[in-house]
Amino acid sequence: MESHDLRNAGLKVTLPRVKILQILEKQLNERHLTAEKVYKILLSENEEIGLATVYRVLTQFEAAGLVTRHHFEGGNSVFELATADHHDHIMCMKCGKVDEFTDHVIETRQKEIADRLGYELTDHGLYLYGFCPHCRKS
Amino acid sequence: MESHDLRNAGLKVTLPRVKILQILEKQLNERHLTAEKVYKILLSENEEIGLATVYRVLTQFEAAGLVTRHHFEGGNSVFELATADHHDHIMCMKCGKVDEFTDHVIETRQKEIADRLGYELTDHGLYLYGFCPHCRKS
DNA sequence: TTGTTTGCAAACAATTTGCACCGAT
DNA sequence: ATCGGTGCAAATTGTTTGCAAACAA
Repeated sequence: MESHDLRNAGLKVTLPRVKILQILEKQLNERHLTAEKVYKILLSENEEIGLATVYRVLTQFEAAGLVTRHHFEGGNSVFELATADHHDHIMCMKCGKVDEFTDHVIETRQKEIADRLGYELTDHGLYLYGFCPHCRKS
Repeated sequence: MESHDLRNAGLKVTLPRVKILQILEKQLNERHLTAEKVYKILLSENEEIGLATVYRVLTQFEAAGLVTRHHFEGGNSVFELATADHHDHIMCMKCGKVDEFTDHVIETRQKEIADRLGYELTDHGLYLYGFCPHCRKS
């Protein structure tokens, strides 16, 4: 039951929030969705939820730590269900596919660079762009 | 003379283009400017150049490889004069200061990750966010 | 009931574009 | 003279907000 997660996050349990959370959980692969896409899925399920609400709910989810927002190059914001582990992203320039990965060497290195430059690191984003296995061939 | 660079890039030599290129070259430190900022500098130099033109020219410069466009988290696009070497960025969340760095370990590692996932890497962006030496104290 | 949340339409900010005029070659 | 370049204002796009109605607790 996602009502639990919502209440846990200090959010009142409402239909839009439950529905949107379900949609995010339903995406086994393709975990990265734009607000627009979430909205379209809602429409396709005959839900009467406005796009503005989708944005509001996703923003609240982000504040609550339930989802993470990303700004991929050139595009709009995409949202993904938050996970315990930190990970970075690699995206296909042709089909938009997104894969995730974690690399401890890079993580450590980032910290060292920040230290060397005297920065107190709070966040970081690493995005690789290219052509995925499938799109390379064609 | 930047007229040379322009002609070289296949761009006709016009006042707005020369002026904007000069402004970019003038920024010794603070090499990263938004279109808006370039526009304001132009105004402060009493140039009659529209904001739309600034965007158009910067986009052309990008296409010509003269400048690089970045999308920092949350903010607008920033442009910097292209350099021979590749580098990444670390930005202060408080004052907006941007520092550049290069790290070969990370570069190599990125390539390896892409290979492992079967991607043909075309581009990448690494952005670190934190508090700069100056802003940490206050 | 009572403070939240939603839907809709209007507001916004950043960026792009249409078009008549201007300017470089 | 020609054709691309520019200014301005209007259009687009992605996202946010104001407000009255609907809703969860």
